[in-house]
Parts: sequence; C-alpha cells; structure tokens
Amino acid sequence: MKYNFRKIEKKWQNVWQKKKFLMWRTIDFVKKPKIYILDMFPYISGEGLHVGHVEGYTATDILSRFYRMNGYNVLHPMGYDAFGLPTENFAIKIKKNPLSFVPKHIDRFRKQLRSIGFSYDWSREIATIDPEYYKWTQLMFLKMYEKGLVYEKEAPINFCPSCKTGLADEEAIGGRCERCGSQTEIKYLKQWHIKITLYAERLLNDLETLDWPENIKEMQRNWIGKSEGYEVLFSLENSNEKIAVFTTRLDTIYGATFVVLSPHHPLALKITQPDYLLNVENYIYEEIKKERFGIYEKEITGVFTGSYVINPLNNKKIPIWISSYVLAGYGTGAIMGVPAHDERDFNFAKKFDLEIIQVVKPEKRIKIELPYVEEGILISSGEYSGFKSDEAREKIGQDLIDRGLAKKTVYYKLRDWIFSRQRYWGEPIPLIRCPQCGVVPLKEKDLPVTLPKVKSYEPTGTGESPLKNIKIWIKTRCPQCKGPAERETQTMPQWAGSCWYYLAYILKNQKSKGKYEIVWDKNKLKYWLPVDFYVGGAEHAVLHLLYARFWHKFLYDIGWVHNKEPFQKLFNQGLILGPDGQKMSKSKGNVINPDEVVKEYGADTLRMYEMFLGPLEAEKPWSVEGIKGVFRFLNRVWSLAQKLKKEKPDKSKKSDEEIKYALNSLIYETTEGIKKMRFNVVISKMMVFEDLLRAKIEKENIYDREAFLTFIKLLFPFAPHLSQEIWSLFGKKNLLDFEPWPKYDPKLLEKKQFSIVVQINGKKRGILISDKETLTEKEIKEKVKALPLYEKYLKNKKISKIIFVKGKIINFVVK
RNA sequence: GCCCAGGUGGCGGAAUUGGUAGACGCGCGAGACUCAAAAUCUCGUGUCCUUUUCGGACAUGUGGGUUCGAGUCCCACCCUGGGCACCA
Repeated sequence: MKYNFRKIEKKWQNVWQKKKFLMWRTIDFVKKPKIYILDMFPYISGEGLHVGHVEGYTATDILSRFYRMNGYNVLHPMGYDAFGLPTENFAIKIKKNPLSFVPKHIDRFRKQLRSIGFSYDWSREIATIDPEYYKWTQLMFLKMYEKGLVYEKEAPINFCPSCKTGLADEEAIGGRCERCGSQTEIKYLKQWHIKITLYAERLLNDLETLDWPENIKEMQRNWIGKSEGYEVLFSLENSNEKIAVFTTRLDTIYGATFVVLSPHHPLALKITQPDYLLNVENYIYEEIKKERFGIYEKEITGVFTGSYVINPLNNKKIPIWISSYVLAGYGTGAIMGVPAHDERDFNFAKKFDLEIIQVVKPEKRIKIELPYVEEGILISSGEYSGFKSDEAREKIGQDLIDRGLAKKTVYYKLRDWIFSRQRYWGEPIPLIRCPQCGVVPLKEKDLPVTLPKVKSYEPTGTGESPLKNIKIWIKTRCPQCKGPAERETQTMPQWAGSCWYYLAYILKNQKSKGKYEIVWDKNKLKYWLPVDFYVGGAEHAVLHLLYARFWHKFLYDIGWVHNKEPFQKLFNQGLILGPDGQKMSKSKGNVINPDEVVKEYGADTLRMYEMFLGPLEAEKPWSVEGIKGVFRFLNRVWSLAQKLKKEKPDKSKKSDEEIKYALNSLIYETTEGIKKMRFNVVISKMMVFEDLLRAKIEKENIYDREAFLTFIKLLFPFAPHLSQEIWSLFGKKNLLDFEPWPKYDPKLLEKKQFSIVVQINGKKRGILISDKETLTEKEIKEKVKALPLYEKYLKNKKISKIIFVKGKIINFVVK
C-alpha cells in the first residue's frame, strides 16, 4: 500500500477537529510543571503563510508535543497581528475597508496552520483587531497617560507631497516615496510620545537576567546606547554666557582646540559676531533645508561664528564653530572638538585648518597615528599629565564639579517612542480634544473606541489621519465638561498590539461561548509567566522585543503583572532563502509556497524537511531536490510499517541486541536533541535507525515491532499525521499526544565495542577493535604488533613517546 | 567605519572539555526491476598519485603559531551575511 499522505493527513486533521482539539487544550493551574512555548504571531497579509513561518512554528510544535508527552502542562497558543500599514496600503489599492477582508485573511491563515498540523490551543486564539482585544490595548495606553508617560510634541514624519500622505521610514528609503518615487519631505506634526527613555536603565540592566542569544542582547544594548560622561561649561569670551558641552572623554580636554554647536543650538545666532552673522545664517538655513528633505551628506561642512570660549582648565581661548555633524538631539547639542583623539573632530580640523594637540599617548606602543581614539596616558595636560585616562577623567571631573563647571551625565541613544500614526488602520488613541478642558482621556467604561466602518479614507493632504475627514466619528462629548469635543484622530503604531498578546492568550476566557472576552486574572499570569520559549525571526531583535519588554515593565509597575521580564528564553530561527540562495521575494520569483509543498509532498514532509535543512538558527537555502530525501524517508517508514504489520510477530526473533542498543541511543539522542533544538541532527539519527530496522528484516528476518512503535513515538512530534496513522494501524486506539515519551537507560548508552585509533606521529595508521574499554597501554602495545602498520612504522624504530587516551586513541611518536 | 555571526566535498550540512574530518540528505555514476520511463531497491562517490590491488600524498577561507595531535585554541589577513551608522 502506498503512503497516501493526503488521505492520512486529512483523516487525522478531521479527527483532531472532531475532538475540538481537546488534546491540546491547556488547563490553568494543573499540578504539572508548566511550560509556555510561544511563536511570534504572524502579520496578516493577503499572501498567507510563508515557509519562514512554518520553520519557527514547526520548531515550537515539536517542542510542545515533546513536552506534553513528557508530562508538562504546555501552553502553546496562536493569534494574529492585523493592524498596520501594509494592510492599509493594500486596502487603499483595492478600494475596500480592511474590515471587509482582513477576517477572511485570518481564516486563511488559520486554515493553513491547521493543514500543517500545528498543535495549538485553539480556544485561546486572539486577534489584535478584535475590539475586545484593542479595548485593553487602549486601556493600557490610558494607564500610561494617567502615569504621566504620555506627552504630545512635534516630531518629524516623512511626507510625500505627491501622494499627500505620511510615510513610514521603510516607505521613504533614500528620501524617495516607495510608491510614486517623488522626493519626500520631513514634516513636523504634533505627535504622541511615550517616555520609554525613563525605562532605559532597566531595559539595559535586566538584559542580564535573560537567556537570549548574545547578539540580540548586544543589539538591544547598542540601541539603548548608554554613554556616561560629563557636561562641561565653557565660558564665552567677554560675556557671561556659558556653553555646555557633553563629553565621554573628559581626559582629552587639554586637547580641545574648538567648540562646535549644532545648527539647531539655541545660542547659535546669539553668540555669533555681527561680521559673521550673514554667513552663519546662510549656513543654518541651508542645513535645515537639507534636513527637511532628508538629505544627508558625508562631507563635513561648518562655519565660524567669530566668537571664542575659554577652556576652563588651561584658560586657552578656542573658536566656536557651527556644524551639522553635531546633532541637536543628542547630548547638549554642543561638543568640544578634540581633533587629536576623535575621528570626526580630526576631519573637521583638517578641513578648516584648526589646531591639533595630542594629549593622550598609548601605554605601550610608541609610534601612533592621529587621531588616536583609544585610552592611554595623559601628556601635555598640566597637573594631570601622567595619569591614566580613566583616572584623569575622575580627577578632572571632580575638580570641575568642585568649581561648579561640570556635572556627571548619562545620555542614551534611545528616544521616546513616537506613538501616533496618521493612519486609519490602527487602534484609535482614546483621547478627546475639548475646546474647554484641552486633552481629556476617555473613561475605561467608554472603551473600546472602535474604528468607523467607512468606505473611503483617502489621505487628507495635510499628513493628518484620514479619520480627520470622518466628521460623525470625530464629534463627541467631553467626558469632563460634557460639552462638544472631538476625538483624537491619530492611531497607534503597529507595534502596540504585539506588546502584550502573550498575556492575552493567558487571560482569554475559554469558557465564554462564542464571545471573545479577556478577564484580567493575576493568578493565571502568575502561573504561566514568563514565556519559557519564544521563537521567531531576528528581524524583531530590537523594536518589537524592546517595546514589549518596556510594556511589560510598565504593567509590572502598575501591578498588573508580577514579574519584570516577559520572555525568559529567546530563540531566533534563521532565514530560509530561495533555491537561488537569495532572499525570497516575489520580484525575484524564488518564493516557495508552503501550500504547494503540502499538496505535493504533504505536511509531514514539509515540517520535517524544514527541520532537516540545517541548524534552526542558521540562514539556509531551500532545495527543490532536497525535500525528496525526507519524502523518501517517510515513505520508507510507511513501507516498513506495512511489512511489520503483515508479519506475525515471532517471539523467538523478537528482541535483538543491536536494535536494543541502537534504539536506546536513539531515544537519548532525540530527547537531548529536541531540548537543544538540534532537529536536523535528530532527524539524521532517525534515518540511520530506520535503515537498521529494515536491514534486520531483510538480512536477518528479525521483525522488531516493539522497537518500531517506540521509534514512531519519537517521530511523532516531527511527523504527527504519519505517526498517528501507523500507531492506529497497529491497533492502538489512543492519540499519541497522550503517550508518555520513551525513556532511555543510561547504562545501555555505553558502547559495547571500542575502536582504538592507532596513530604514528599524530597520523591515523590503523585501528584496533576491542570489546573492552579498559584495555591498558601494555595490552594495546601487544595487540598493535599484530597489525600491518607495525612492520611498516614501528618495527626497529625508536619510540620516543606514547600518548594514550583510554578507549580512544594511542599515538606513537617515533623519530 | 564600528559591533555581531559565519567560511568544511558538486550542494545543504555532521563532527568542538583538541583525539578516526566529511554522519545524514541532495546530486552524480553503475547495477537490479521494466518493452520503456517514472518510482523503488543495491553498490559506489573529497581531490590527486598508483596499470589494478596494496597503499600513499594532500585536504575544513589565506598565512603563521601552540601541541604527540588543530575544523576545533592563539595571532594577522581575506571573504560572506546581519545590525548600527555623524550618538561626541
């Protein structure tokens, strides 16, 4: 009988559905060890699931099935992220409201996920666009508002003057509108910000407590970008005005030969000498214009102000310049230029012919080239000469602080989170603008603020939200004075919904029939948190993972959750490339569609092949031919099942030593391999074991049914449909989900046979087979005499040294 | 430019407390089955030398080093992928 995967997979998917997926339904508070295995939920597009989703989802499915069989209470849920720009753009293109098609797209995703046999707890399914869901997103925003974490401030957006709409950064690459190609502008709009920067220190420090890939942690650290330094006051010559600069290298202050202000610096014009004013004004005007159009030039530019400041340490008079290489938004917007010890200052000094004074030398090397940016020993620094950089910083810092001219400061690259989008397809921000009371937050009972179901939401032309045009929706009453007021028309960013979805799975009320309901139950959160395994692509290394961590910490602060970090262990799957080794993309025509693979080879083959492709974390290309190998393997497993079934079990031939040992070691390898997510290796071991079972039948007429059925249990997390079908083929009535995971005997893991490699000068020259591990050096030396290599390499040679590793190797060093 | 990860057969990849390099799969070659093809099965398959056998040499990006022994450790360099990019 042929392996009819279509029939088998359909059959078992129907059985699981008929049982209402109860075998995967997770019960809260069960007295078993808990484990929360989470996928990054998919963004709902019209394209449906791609092979990258299947990769991560298969990995977590294997883990989930494995831990269930090992007696864990496993939470393994799935949901849908569906607000956001891509969908809105698609909706504009097809001239339909997202509400009219997004639910259909969700249905399609669900259908696809089920067709691959993922064992989710479907009773906990969520979608970010459900009003019951985003009611909570809005409520959490209100809590942040209440705690003073939300403020409104002008912030730049990319604006396309031709499409008359705001663009996301990724839609305005290189200052060009992605859709029409016209030059984009930077427009300043009042936008809502969340003070994530208040959490910078905690977001940084708590990384230490997480079991995440080191590179992802490093990326987050760099993103937060903490730098500790000093703010130093430089006094203007002939004036009381002081300019504050920020530096992390206070030890180089004797080498400061100029000061640079950003063009946005409030003192820029004020301190400029009359003769220089025209020049400076022109420069500032040009630079701000370039900024508006998002033009960034590598070339260093700048202009002299005619003014000078006095270096507070050596009283040296140094010129003040203005240059756009100094950023307004970081530090104080002003720096001290130390060209000898900073690359950019060096280039600036070279270009404008400014003085370069070396004040730090390396501790060991003598010859150096300027700029020398590392630390070292101070020279030409007055009383501080001879100090090491770090000591000098402390000392100079303290002396300046004593004189009231400096303070210790910490700056972060991390910026506050711009939380508004001038878009329709997002959670409406639940605030009211009242002509009497100003901005007023809505009351909890008035949530959710739902999106109006309108047909058209064309851009307003001003960069404002399309909701601005929907007058009936905007008009409302002020919750405070009850007078006429307007709704906020900006919506939340796509990240909002994904900041707490892992909590929603826990909190969803599974009992409420039909109706979707979230009940905040801290005991449940206490039982399930933190997420034990979080698997997804590295593209979310910074933003999603940082925002979600921040969100969680906020909920911790207001007492809604009890722990400080949401995701204890993170695992990043590697990208699956197209067969040509390129990133999959429609334009390159190298996209592999999982639906088609399921149709041609079946879900089990798809799952297993994606796991066999290579290490889960590695980037690896799809191979159209390669998948046949896994397909053949499953076919062989199937035909082996047929053979075993036909043959009456013959008791005398039943147990075979070789099979016993091989099976025991396979159980070990599979158990440990799954825990470490080394699925590709586990599968290769299964292939070897299957070969053995078949060889035993064909060559020795040994039919070991028990071993085979144990093997099927090991295969089950990888290929659930086939395994379950074979299981039932042998008269087993239960679902494999409820079978306990096979145990291995550590004693049997020890090898029965040892091959001892015989080396001459480190090169393998022969091999000794022994059934004892404990062969002594003496015994081996005797045995070696019988080997052919003896005549050639050892006889009549002087052995100067013997290296012997018990049970492994013996190395004769000869002259 | 800086930070991180990685370079192993024709291809995807195994092998790290330093101890048989190339497991497993793809592809390829030969054979069996077949009228034939597909499918399946069996055997072979790093490169080179050797008439064959026996065997040997060379091989884990490049060049050095440590070691009885290096894919694995150290130094320098080259290449690929990812992230950040005037952050003082």
